[in-house]
Amino acid sequence: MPLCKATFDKIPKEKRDRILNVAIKEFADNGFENTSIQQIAKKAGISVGSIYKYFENKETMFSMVVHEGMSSLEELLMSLADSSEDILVKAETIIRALLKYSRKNPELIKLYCQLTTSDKSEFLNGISQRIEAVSASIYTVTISKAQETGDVRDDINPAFFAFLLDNIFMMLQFATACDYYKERFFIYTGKQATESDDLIVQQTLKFLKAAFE
Amino acid sequence: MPLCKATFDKIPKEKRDRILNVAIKEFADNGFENTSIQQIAKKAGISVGSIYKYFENKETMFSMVVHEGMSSLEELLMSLADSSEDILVKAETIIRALLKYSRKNPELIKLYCQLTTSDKSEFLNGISQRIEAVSASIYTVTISKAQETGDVRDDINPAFFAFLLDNIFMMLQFATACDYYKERFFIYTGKQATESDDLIVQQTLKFLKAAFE
Amino acid sequence: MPLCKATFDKIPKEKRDRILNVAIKEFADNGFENTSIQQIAKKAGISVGSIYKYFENKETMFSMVVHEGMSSLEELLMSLADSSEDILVKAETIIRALLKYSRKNPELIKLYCQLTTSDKSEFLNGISQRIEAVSASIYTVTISKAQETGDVRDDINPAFFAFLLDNIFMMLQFATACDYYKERFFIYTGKQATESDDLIVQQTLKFLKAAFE
Amino acid sequence: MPLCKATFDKIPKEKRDRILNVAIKEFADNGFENTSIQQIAKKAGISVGSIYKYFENKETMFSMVVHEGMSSLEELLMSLADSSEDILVKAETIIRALLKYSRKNPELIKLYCQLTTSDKSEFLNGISQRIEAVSASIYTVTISKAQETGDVRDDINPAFFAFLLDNIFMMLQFATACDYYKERFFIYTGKQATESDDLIVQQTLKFLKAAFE
DNA sequence: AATGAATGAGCATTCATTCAT
DNA sequence: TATGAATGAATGCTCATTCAT
Repeated sequence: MPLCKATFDKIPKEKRDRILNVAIKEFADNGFENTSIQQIAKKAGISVGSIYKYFENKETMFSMVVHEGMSSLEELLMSLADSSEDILVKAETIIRALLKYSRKNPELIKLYCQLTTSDKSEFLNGISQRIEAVSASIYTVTISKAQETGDVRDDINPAFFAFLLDNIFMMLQFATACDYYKERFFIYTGKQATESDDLIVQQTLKFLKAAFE
Repeated sequence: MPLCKATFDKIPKEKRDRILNVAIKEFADNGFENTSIQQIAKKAGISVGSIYKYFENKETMFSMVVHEGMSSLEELLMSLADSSEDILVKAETIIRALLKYSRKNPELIKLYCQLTTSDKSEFLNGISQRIEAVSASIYTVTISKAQETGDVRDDINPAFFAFLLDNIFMMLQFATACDYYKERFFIYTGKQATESDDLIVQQTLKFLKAAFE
Repeated sequence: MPLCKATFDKIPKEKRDRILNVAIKEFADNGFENTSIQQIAKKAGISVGSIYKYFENKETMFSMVVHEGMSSLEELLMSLADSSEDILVKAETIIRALLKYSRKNPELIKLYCQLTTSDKSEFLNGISQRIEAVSASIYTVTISKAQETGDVRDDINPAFFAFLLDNIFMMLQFATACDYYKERFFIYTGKQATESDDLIVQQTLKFLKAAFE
Repeated sequence: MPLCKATFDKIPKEKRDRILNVAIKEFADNGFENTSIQQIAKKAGISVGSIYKYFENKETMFSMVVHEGMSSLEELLMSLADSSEDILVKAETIIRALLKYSRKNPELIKLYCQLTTSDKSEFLNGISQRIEAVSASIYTVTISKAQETGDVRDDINPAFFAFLLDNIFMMLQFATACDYYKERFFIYTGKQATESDDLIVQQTLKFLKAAFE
């Protein structure tokens, strides 16, 4: 069960990207229900019929779009996983990378956020399950290793700490890209913090450093 | 601009609660778009016409419902704010209370979660701002005070730490009530943790204790 | 599984009939697929939404319409069944009645004809099965009785002769109401016959008289 | 106005037949409206574009298909017309031939049946007129001749009797090939009759013999 | 000549909202 | 005040037809 029809893989990359980007933006901004196929078609400069030549239906188009968006996020995480530095250095690298990514691709983060309230069937065919599994594994393994080398204390549950860690990372991303979370961030910290990645990184690391060591 | 018409305040409390509870459940389970006024009317045993006698439109009804739900959460937070104990004891109290609340009122937590992707800005900048403001204030003040008494170290930004703290609290609640977050929690920690409040409390406190002291 | 919702039974008879008549005409003239709900709504002077308040969907609306039409035909047949006259007198009565009915309600006959090529599920929920069963029973019983009284010869299969008889009746009705069959009738007999019920009755009876006696 | 473009006459017979057979089957099984050009193209292993190179549009394609199907039926009738035997012997020959044909080519009979409810008048007044004219002429002439030789009684209208005769023939064919008429036949006579050509022939002849002589 | 991607009008159906009773 | 029938714009999706390659 592919997420798009063969036709979609054959069209010029430029057009393909245009369609996906329009769809990402629409779904991210309005959610699944408030996004209309006709709007996507119009904004992408193609016909409604074409969309149905490319995708089985609205739902699989959404899946495809989510898949694309999440793949990019997944890649980023994978690329960060390998570095074998100190856990806090690694944390800083990750935070900076995630924030940079959020600022650059707010639509993808919004889309991710939309996912959290979507009740599309079967956890979106496992797409979102996978990205969560990837981060879960990366963070848990990193913490476990750090426990072995003595960099992280022994009396904690690596999986649970990984979970808390990811929650913080996720929230920071939402806080820079999604309206509700942005507003909320602002209420807590005022304008300055919300715009200064340095402040965010510095304070978050302080929080984590203590928690881990 | 009131969230319900005068008529709604006049009807018997029993009926009022019935309507609000049905609406909360529907909006929480299906989201704003997938909830229909006719369904709410039918399940609440009243007519569609009545709903429009009570509320201006679907959007303000949603606002009202969110307002009601959030008020209950707000009250809980306020009640926890006063206790003047040690900050970590307080944290434990709060976590236990929030988890208990989530388990008991998953609908309200789901509703809260729905809010985060809703773009009904009229009240986004109203109701939800207030609840965030309340927790922001409580946590920030608590941390500031603890800094004064020396219970929390001096080199941190109270507002930002309050933000991180609340993120963790919010996520724990989502993780016990909302499908996506539940699944995600499970991926990280497996079945055992998701069902044991004690484990959650204990590990989370370890995380916080180190971070604060 | 009723063919219309309760709402439809509550509206004024005048309106009810108007809607059904428009629907009968549309379905009869254009067939199921070429009839659009929006057209029916417009021609009946009601809104599309109302149609869906009255009927579950297009298919059940069609069933209802067929049911209504066939009931009227069924009643006619039942009313003709009782008379205990000579079989040929009875045949004449029936032919005259059916022709009169066809001339007066060509839409219903057209609708019946549409049925014969419709592949709507389960033989249209048995609706059409019933009308066929009614005529089958009436004709077969009549022939059997006539065999007992010696009015019809003994060496024939009553059910099969009833079948041939009904075929002829049905064709005569189609030939007066449905375009294709009208044209065909004309090709065979020219203008005169197609318009003269007397000629049709007289010649058909000659045909039957010989066949039966 | 030819029913297909010149191109269609130039392609290899094998391909031509494949296309026509697929189209006949699709139109016969699903009716005009429920048959899609894309389906025909796919099942025939050609492109949609080709179909439009061969036929002006869906309607003329249908016409062509009907024409092909009816021609085959027409040929059969013509071949039966010449034999100069006794009228009842001829009738038996015809019935047996028509039944055999129906059992062998149910698609063509279904298609013929579809024609009766189609309102594509352009060709209704063309193709189908011709086949009806052919049988009308054959049957009428046969009866007239039989009247001259004294084989059929004098006091009947040959054209009208030919019409009744053809109705019976047509119905027998429909009763062996088309769902609605099959079901109806079964209701009248039960399983045995519907499957036994001998019984059908024998009883029908009894019916006709008396009517004619 | 053959292809099949592209088009867009058209259809069944839903649902927030109104209003006569 | 309460009702629920009526409305009609909007949506997802289909499919005959066209046309660039």
